[in-house]
Amino acid sequence: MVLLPGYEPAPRDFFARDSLVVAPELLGGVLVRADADGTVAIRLTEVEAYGGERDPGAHAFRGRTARTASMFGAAGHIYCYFTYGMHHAINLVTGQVGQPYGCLVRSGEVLLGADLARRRRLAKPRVSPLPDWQLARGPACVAQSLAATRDNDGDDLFGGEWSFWLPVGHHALPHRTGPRVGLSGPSGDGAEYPWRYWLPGEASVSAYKPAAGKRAAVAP
DNA sequence: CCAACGATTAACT
DNA sequence: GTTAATCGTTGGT
Repeated sequence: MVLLPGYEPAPRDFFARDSLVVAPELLGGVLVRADADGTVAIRLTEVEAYGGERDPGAHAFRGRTARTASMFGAAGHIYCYFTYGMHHAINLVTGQVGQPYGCLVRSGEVLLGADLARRRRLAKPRVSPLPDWQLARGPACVAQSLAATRDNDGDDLFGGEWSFWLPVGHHALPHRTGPRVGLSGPSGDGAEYPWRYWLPGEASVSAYKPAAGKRAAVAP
């Protein structure tokens, strides 16, 4: 069976490197979940790199906690977290064991399972039918399309419901970089680093919003 | 124990 | 451009 013609499974070693190196190479790769409900495949168009203890913007910056434990484990696993009281987001864990590196999957193009992804997105009330290019536009939308929750934290990309594919002979595609989205706080929070990577011209790439919060904090 | 807030989204003025 | 929704995690008392 040729699930994805022209693609081959990424080796685990692909992930066992610095997140800054892996992130741009993830673009164009395909994240797949095949469970009892069906198969959804998403071609990544936008990711962000997080660098653990050296990175003030990373969840793992202040060391290991129960929430972030999976980021400290082996590469090629999933770190899935819950935030804003309602949303989940998926990271692909990179680096060596003990290095809490990861790449946040921000957006992608649904290659397989658009109907299933749409049903999952429609689980939340909404009006008009969702266009394909909006199914996985934004980290929480990616997680919804894949039905990922905290139950999937620590899941392996090899040998389970999940898999990750790269184009045969893959090399990093032409891409752009810029500040990561949603990091807020005084300077020193990591927002100044251009660690967001995306494929230009892709409809699924989320619109850039300058880091929320911090309106002019004028001194009294 | 408890208060503050977040790697967001959708809806609204 | 602004804001409600909604709750687990974190860090301080």
